[in-house]
Amino acid sequence: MTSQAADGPDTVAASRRSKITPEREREFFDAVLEQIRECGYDSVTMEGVAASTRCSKSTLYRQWKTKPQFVAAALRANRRVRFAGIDTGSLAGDLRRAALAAGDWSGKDTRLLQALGHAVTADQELARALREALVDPEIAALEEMLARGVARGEVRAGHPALEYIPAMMFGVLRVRPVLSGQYADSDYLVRFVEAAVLPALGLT
Amino acid sequence: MTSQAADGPDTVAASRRSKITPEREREFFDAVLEQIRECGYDSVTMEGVAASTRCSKSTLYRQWKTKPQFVAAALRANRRVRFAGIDTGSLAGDLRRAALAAGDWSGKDTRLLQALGHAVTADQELARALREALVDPEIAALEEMLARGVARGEVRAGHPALEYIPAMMFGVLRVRPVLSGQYADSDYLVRFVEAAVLPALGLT
DNA sequence: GTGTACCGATACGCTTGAGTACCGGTACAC
DNA sequence: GTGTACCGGTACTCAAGCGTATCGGTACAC
Repeated sequence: MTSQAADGPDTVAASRRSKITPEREREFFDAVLEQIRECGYDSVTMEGVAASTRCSKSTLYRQWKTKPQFVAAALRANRRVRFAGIDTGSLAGDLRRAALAAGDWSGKDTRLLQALGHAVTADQELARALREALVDPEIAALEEMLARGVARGEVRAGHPALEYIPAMMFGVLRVRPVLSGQYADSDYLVRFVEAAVLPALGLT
Repeated sequence: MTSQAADGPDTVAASRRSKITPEREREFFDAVLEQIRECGYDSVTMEGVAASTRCSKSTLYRQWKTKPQFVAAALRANRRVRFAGIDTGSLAGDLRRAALAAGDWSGKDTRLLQALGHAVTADQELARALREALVDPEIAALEEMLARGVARGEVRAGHPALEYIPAMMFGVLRVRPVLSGQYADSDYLVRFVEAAVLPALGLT
């Protein structure tokens, strides 16, 4: 692959030519996100990221002006929909599949959200990046599932439980570690869907 | 009130006599918790707490060896069961009342949990204090409600949704700000109980 | 080959905050 | 009254981390 491939916005500024390949950039992003998960946002240091990727602090500061901007870029680059493309034909099936998929990412995503939890209230850009990367796409995907279920007539439009489903799914995901000390795995989430989410929607 | 009233454990060490009254101590604790809610654990400074309570850093360090120990003491002193003593005679009634009560504390408690979210993984004592203050008592109270409901025959023992109720309640509480930008108030929580929790339990 | 300019390394300035030391003032004990 | 010792204030040491500056090495362009 050529060296000038795929410079999107949010990555290296297109105007100045950098020798940082997209792969190298991803190493930086992966490193900083991993350190955030492990030590928390405040405890992550640019020096630590530089050391763990065997680059120099200068290199990082050449690409991103400040630490929050760097982290925000890493978050945005990490954006991806964990349960995109799920469409089993039934709402119950979709929700089960979503639970399954969510379980795979649960630990990493939850730790990241937890670690950024408060940093986000101080920096607007960070907050936006976090929502774009880890929250909004999932919510949108979930709501699409629900909308399809309504369209198919599985749940009547305006069912009171509908508006709470995303909060339930996300909520259980996030508080499991607080309550029981372990992250929500796929098995736990699928059982949750069957024991609570589907009954709440009247889908047995 | 006499000046030597009520020195529990977890407050000023009983062995050395301090002129800090319990009321004064509570001022310190309230101040540090409030600053944590506003700025996050890492950004809270002993100097800031001292300034806001018009005492000196020395005074704080005389009573508590380090910042985490100080915060842990504040948390433990703040322990109280938000929905203790609820017993309406029916599980549905209890859950509605719990939702009502939880809504009153939602903002403060959620911000505190959020702000301490990651500090807790670094300091065991802090983690224990947080659980003792904000998590365990609530869970216990909820489980007691559920147990009473089972004993009364409103829900059959072993109902699959039972084990998820605490996670649902706490989860929705905590993620509301992330999803919608506002804290879960009593109204939101009561409607959640009626739209999702009770149906999940088969209580209409 | 020659030059440009980017990379990595190191060293530095600067700020912030934890925790300590010291010093007068004063409240309470007796 | 006298003394003890605790409070509040200030000044300090020390460590850490952000962000900057500088400098050789080197890859790539031409």
